Amino acid sequence: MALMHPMSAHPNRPVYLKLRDQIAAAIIDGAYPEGAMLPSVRALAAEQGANPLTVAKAYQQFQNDGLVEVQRGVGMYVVRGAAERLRAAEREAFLREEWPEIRSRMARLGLDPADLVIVS
Amino acid sequence: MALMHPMSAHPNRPVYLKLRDQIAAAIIDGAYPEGAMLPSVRALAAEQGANPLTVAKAYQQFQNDGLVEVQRGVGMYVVRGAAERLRAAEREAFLREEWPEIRSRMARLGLDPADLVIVS
DNA sequence: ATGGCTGTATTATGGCACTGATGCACCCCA
DNA sequence: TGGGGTGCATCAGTGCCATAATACAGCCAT
Repeated sequence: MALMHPMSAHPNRPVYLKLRDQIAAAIIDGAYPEGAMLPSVRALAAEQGANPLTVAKAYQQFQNDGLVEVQRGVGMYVVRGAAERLRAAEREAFLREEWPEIRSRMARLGLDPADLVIVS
Repeated sequence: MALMHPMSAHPNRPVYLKLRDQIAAAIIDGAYPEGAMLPSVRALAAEQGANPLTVAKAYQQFQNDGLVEVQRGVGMYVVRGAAERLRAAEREAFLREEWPEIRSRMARLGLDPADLVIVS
């Protein structure tokens, strides 16, 4: 018998959100260092096999939040302090909106976060 | 500055998935005991302010997985052993598909699961 | 100044998931 | 044998997502 229906995972996550997550992770991890230029919309689109506008949509929110500075005709640059600000914001959002559910769900499933720290 | 863009949470989670989660939780917790009849599609729809078909879609997978027995014209009943089987399946799926991502994301955000057990 | 790179705006289109309204098939009980 | 309760199938509507084809605006090195 199958029973393969993850309780909360959303199977078809939009591409532009996946890209945004990936970019955010790269900024936090320093793969895109502060002051560095992000891959161009067209370049990242080609690399990821996506549409340039989809990539642009992923970049959009970073500009809105002032984490990325746009120099029209040149490129987009990671602002100073972007990594730390981004990490702080993501952490706060995670603790407020996601962790409570995860915590209660694990409790229901008989799992203890402390026991799983070592695993993988 | 706003910066409110949860990294992986899906904002608009479909109603039928929310309902399924809720029903699964109720079965695991014993709110719908084994052998008991589930609320009818129309009843639950009215109670939750949803469409009967949406509720039916939420019930669907439980039938496919053999956790619920349908007596046409009568109602749907929770199968014996459904709670434990459901919990085991959910736990396995969680550990395999969700926990790794959550774990690595928390690491990136500088969070330690062990420290958050007490919180909330 | 010209070619080539940046990001951006516009418009259109196809696909797909979600939701909704209606009607039908089935079963039980009075 | 009705009436009211089940689940379920069909059709249609809606909105988001992703793609595409262009065109435009700005910058820079040659």
